[in-house]
Amino acid sequence: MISLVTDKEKISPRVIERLTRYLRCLENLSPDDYISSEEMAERMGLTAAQIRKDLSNFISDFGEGFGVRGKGYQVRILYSGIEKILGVHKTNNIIIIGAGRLGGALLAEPEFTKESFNVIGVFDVAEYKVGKEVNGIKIRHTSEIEYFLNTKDRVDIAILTVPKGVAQDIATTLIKAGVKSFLNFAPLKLEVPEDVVVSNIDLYGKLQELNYWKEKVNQW
Amino acid sequence: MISLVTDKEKISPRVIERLTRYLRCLENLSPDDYISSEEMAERMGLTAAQIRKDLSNFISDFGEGFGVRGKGYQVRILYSGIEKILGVHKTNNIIIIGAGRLGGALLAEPEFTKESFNVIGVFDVAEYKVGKEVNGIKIRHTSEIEYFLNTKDRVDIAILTVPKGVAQDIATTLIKAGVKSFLNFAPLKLEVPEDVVVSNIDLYGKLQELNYWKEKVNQW
DNA sequence: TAGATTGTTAATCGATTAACAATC
DNA sequence: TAGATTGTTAATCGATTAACAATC
Repeated sequence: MISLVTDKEKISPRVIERLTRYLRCLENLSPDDYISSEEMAERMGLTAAQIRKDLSNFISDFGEGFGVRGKGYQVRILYSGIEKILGVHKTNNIIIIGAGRLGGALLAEPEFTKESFNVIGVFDVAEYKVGKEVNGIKIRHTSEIEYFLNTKDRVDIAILTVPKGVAQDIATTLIKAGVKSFLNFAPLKLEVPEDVVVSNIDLYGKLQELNYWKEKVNQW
Repeated sequence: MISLVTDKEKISPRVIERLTRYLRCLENLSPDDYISSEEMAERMGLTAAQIRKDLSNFISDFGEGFGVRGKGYQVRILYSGIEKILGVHKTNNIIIIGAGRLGGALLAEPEFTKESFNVIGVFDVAEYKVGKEVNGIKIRHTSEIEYFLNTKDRVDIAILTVPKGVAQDIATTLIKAGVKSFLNFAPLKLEVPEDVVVSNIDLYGKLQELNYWKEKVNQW
């Protein structure tokens, strides 16, 4: 199979973030249609040059660029190409630690039920939750995590929606059991070995940022 | 009162995002202690130069920079200074639209109960939820939003945790009623007038990004 | 073929880092 | 005073934009 990256150049996080936004832009369009970088730029509030530059970092399964000169990008090809780059064309197994808080909400999100991400386990410390089901998945006690990881399918991503105070301990346990990537909602920097990836979402922080911008709009 | 911004220079979103992280770093430290940019950088995985540069964009209430040459930054002064820059030293009123999904979870988050953000209303379309309480706040029907906005306190931020399909309509209604800023969890670009600020959180997108990085780690 | 739009190179812009004089 | 660390300027690095030759 042809590699999706043209060369050994590192792709910047900015580019990857925009790829996910390109998917959002494309998902409502007819797969057979062509869309120009100009049209996409218009819809997304970006420049056409940036979109073309971003996409030029990769090559399609068919060997060359995603676009067709004079026509634009075919929605189907671009969409599935980006899915492949992101690795979301295949199923990725997820566990959620912390069923009470955000965890439960995430499980209920239709987006999270999409084919590419498959929640295979939910854990919590609260005894009264253990045994109950959320969206068809039984909540297990946190102490079972290690056993679970050793006996079940590969876990690709662990989502941490636990209180700040226990996040580091739980992460450490999971890493010992072989988990290599985390989506962390606890507002602290997890200390992890360098072969482990952590992506942080600080909801309260986002709210604080927005609070700054709302005061500044139209001030300049 | 002395302005917190030294001049008319625009502050970049990157800087503001880091300010919220500086708060996380500081909140566990003794207010009377001093911390150097070097120490902060170490804890956060940044460079000391960047922290000093970021902070040099602003001046404290006492007229000059936040730091003391030879000593560092006093935790108390820096923390409350950043709070003031972000406008989170005062109470900001929030409404949440969409009680079922993320909305309920956010309400339950202890972080969101902090003094600076005060949830004054929760709305949903589902009749069976209307009238119930989440965290002491009565859920109202979406159709009451306009009336609510006209009769209640000023609403500083609206959090949208509604399905993609209705997000734009609801946002438009809210804007007509005077809401000027949104934290939007629906995965689409809201069309808003230029005096309205929108901050987007795409949780599924974040998961997709992480999925890319987990495959790439240690590859270079 | 003529028109349109990509892929790519070069120019610009902005953000990070390094270095150091100012000063506590 | 000597040591430490800020605040700031200049140098570097990286990301965005502009421009255009390639080509469908």
